[in-house]
Amino acid sequence: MTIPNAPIRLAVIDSDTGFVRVLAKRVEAMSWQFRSLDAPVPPHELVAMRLNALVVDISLLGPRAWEYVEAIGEGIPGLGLIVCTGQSTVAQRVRGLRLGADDWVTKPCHPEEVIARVEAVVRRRKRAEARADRGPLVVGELEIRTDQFQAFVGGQNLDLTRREFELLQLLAEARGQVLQREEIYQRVWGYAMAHGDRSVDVFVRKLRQKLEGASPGWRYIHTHFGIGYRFQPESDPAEEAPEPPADAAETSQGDEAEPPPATADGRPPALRAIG
Amino acid sequence: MTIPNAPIRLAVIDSDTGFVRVLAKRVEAMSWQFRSLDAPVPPHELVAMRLNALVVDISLLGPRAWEYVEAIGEGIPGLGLIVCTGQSTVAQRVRGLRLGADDWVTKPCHPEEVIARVEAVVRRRKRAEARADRGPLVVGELEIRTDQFQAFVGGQNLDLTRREFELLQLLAEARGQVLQREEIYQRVWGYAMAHGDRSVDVFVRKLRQKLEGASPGWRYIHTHFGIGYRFQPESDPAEEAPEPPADAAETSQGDEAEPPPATADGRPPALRAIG
DNA sequence: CCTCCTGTGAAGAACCTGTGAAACCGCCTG
DNA sequence: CAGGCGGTTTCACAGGTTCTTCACAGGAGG
Repeated sequence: MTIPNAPIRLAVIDSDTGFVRVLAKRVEAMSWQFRSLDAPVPPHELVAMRLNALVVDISLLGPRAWEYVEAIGEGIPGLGLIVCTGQSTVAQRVRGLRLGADDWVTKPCHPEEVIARVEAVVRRRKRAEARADRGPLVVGELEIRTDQFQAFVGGQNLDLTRREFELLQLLAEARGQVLQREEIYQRVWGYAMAHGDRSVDVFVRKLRQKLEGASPGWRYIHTHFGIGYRFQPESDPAEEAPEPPADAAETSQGDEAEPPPATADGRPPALRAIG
Repeated sequence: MTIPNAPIRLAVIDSDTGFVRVLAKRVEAMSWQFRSLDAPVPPHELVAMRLNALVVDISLLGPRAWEYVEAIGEGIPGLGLIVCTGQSTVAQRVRGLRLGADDWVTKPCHPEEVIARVEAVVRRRKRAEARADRGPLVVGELEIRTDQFQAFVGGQNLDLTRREFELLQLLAEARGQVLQREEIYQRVWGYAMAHGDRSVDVFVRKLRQKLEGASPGWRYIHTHFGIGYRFQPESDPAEEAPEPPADAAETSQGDEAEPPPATADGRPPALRAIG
């Protein structure tokens, strides 16, 4: 039950270069997207940056600070605003928070805490838009749609069951890497595979059947004797050499992909399994 | 999924009676609903209170404080959690925020600031839920009016109860996407679904019943075995082919919305994460 | 040629969803 | 305070689907 976290897009408006630098370093280590801005960037430009959060030292904003905070709060509801500034009175903090700031941190402060607060601010929002927006995965003639828990070929539904879909998704996301049975089982079923369990094989067969039925002339799942399986779409020249694979659409990985064998367990990107 | 301008429901867990009293007074003056609790109220009871936010002094929670914070963060995503406690280290604050706290205030603190922070937390959360609210949604023969908390067919009220309406709205807004039971439950009921809970199914049946009654010949909610449900109006040719769906009103998505194939979908940027 | 591993098909077990109805609950009324 | 009400939850069962397990056949490796 882990939530793969997409990178947060964060910007900072602060003249304290030391602070900004440290923050930037930590933040980039977490592979967030980071940007340091000079003074009051007008709201409409902030919108264009598609930020998740903005950390700002309002002492730089001069007299129009409140106006700015309010503009952001009302105009960019998707942006979390964390004010990080020196000494302030309770009244100022209350005002800032009422006007739209999501948090207010007093300097000096530890960058790690600022980051944690940014995360907290962004968290709930994220959860709300956590919809399965990830673009569909297109490989060969196949289109895997996570938002539908289904795969299609030329618009035709493959009617995969839940397990079948999860297996296909796992294999496809491994992008040509060989996956061991144990690992496959562990990640799709969620627990360790019992010795001698043939479930994975059985499901591979079912998948192959449905894939063959909808996309004849292509082979997607390859067996690696004694190891496990590898997913890689290959159009079979013998069958029919139809579509000049001119697609190469977004996620297409056409024929050859990686240097074949690959060490069994260079683990691919994390995956989920619904339990 | 919450009533627009409903008063905030706040609870406090703190042994500092003076602080609690002052807070209570201020809060009630704003006509929020307030409640003071004794020590670690188990999460499931908090759920029953339908709170918007909880202020807690974790020094009262003893050694299981972190566990408690985490349980609330994961189990009751609709509840804003503000930790308000005495001296603490950066590490503690970071940990608390990472585990799910939405804010962390250090005592001594001014009640007014605590209130402002509660507001900020609740605001952020409501905003996340309240997206694309307004604007009636017209799909198939159905018209969903968020401003009325009701759905209509040809002007005839479906008489949906609150839960029924929320469920329908959630499904309809997902626009053809398959939603998992757990996610549906989480977003309509506001907290994690217990294993084996059939509430979602029961409400789907009620909805189907009312929809069928008012708009026979159409099917709106589709079941995805082992996953959940998908909303997509489909007129059943066999039944009756009545009104030429001349509607096409603002948000209409007619029959097929974005059947399988389709080139991805022009969705906003957004990052993803799964439930 | 022998052994271990994978592909198949089928049957029964396990799991899901649709339903109808009863148990609950908070609230209003008599 | 009992009783009625509308709405929400919980139950239990029927009917389908999907998953697991098995036994056997065909290959791959050595």
